[in-house]
Amino acid sequence: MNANNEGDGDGIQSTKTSFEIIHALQDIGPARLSEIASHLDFAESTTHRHLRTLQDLRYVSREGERYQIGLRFSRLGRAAQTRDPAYEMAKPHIQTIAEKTEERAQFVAEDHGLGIYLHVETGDRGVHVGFGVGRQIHLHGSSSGKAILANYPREYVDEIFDRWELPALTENTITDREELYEELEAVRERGVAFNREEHVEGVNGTAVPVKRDGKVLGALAVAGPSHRLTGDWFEKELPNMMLATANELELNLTYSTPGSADDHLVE
Amino acid sequence: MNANNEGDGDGIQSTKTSFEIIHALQDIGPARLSEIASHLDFAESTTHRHLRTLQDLRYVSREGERYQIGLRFSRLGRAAQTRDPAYEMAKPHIQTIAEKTEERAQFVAEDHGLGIYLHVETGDRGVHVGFGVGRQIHLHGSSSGKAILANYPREYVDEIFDRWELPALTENTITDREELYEELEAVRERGVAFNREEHVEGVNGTAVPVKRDGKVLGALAVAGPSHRLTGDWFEKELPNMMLATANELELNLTYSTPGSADDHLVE
DNA sequence: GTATTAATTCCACATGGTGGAAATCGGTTG
DNA sequence: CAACCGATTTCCACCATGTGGAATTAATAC
Repeated sequence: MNANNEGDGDGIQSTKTSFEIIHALQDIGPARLSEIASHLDFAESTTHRHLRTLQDLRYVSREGERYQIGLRFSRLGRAAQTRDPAYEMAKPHIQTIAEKTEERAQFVAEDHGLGIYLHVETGDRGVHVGFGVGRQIHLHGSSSGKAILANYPREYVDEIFDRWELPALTENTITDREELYEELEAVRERGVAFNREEHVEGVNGTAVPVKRDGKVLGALAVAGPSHRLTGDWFEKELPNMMLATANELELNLTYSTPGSADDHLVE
Repeated sequence: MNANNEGDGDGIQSTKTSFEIIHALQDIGPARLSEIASHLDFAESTTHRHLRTLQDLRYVSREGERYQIGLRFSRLGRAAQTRDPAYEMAKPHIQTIAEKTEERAQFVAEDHGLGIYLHVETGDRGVHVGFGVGRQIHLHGSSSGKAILANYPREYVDEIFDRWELPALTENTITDREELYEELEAVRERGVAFNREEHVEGVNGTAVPVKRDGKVLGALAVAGPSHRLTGDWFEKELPNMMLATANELELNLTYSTPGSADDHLVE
């Protein structure tokens, strides 16, 4: 909830540098020291020291003379995906939706003003867009995002819009604040959000929020080719099915014990 | 392949500190500044600065006054799990095995001398031990680990044993080097590894290596209650089924295009 | 209102991160 | 076998910047 206008000047420099290197590895894949250093325009000695540190931590490993992301990150990724047990409880519902609809079903949560795919189930017919688990998306251009934003206080929505702005992802993306506020108002009333090729050309979507004692946890969403997601199926039946699923999930959430055990072994 | 006896003295201190804080959050869950600081015995001001830096990076977020792991880590976790496209290709085979056997099936890869669960499919009857995706295990005490080690050069195996030692995980764990070398030799000949309650009491397992042009990528494994995994089923039929699956997977691997596209959006 | 507790900011000091230069390593070639 | 790369790794001196104690602010209870 802090406006947090990008602490660019302060913060711990070497931590940022280490993560820049990690991001470079994430982006360009296995790479040699010199590639990484020149890619980021860092001194090779500096890059080397960071890589060695990250290697000691097991967050970077090497295959011969190339550095790459360490598998240890899958542990942290998992920790993120399960930081709230509710996220895991959404998974079977996503699977059900994917089976029933034969379309791509997703569970999206918000963090730092972005949407993050926590579960993705691509039915046999489901569209294969390049958005897998862990992917981060702008909230204003997706059904899930709108379902979430619609349940946030206006001021927080504003912070998010300030921070990430409203880039046009396709020519249908709503990029006008006032228009978006109205859209969110409508979503709040209907309880359902739609996305008509606002995120990716040729892809429609619809989403419903998932709440736990009043607070939004994320959104269940379905995405598919715009030619298949049309008419009553898209506007009525699909949303109703999803509302029912969300409702069921919400019941699970309220009646489940909030505790969750986890053991520690090799860290 | 570097012996790398824990660079404890050198390395970039602040990067290590940042990750210590991240690990604390991973372990103790959402926590306040003062808890984290006292848990790690760091000054609060220092802890605060690291947390703010990590927050700027979106790797830490706050719920009210508690800090927690940021969902952004799921992206890195995903990057790790897909750093080799072969890992993903193993997934459907794991599902098949889980269905056929009705036991827990896993795909494990090695990094930094540890085994890491990359896919876990728990059949309906499958045992629920606390080892999910991302979990790190000692190689010497699991069937997957032994299947992998059996295909490594002796010197590398030694490095791993030196680094992680051979703790007794249960009273059945093989903790003697010579005995382990012999066991690995047998695994290499048979092409199959067994685990008879060496990792967890009451849990047996069997694993086969998965190779791509001669190099081990990981292992397919099945684990289940020791009373169910016995006799010919455990020692013959199950291994044969898994060998067949691994073989099929290996064929997929050799005849698939090594390239893989990935797009970049919000990072 | 005041007391209490925790989070945040400030600050002076010296730790330790930095990049250029030198040394080492691993191949390749004459 | 020696000379020569290209790349990685280590060294080193400078000073940027990370550090923890103390002061300040914020939040909440009394």
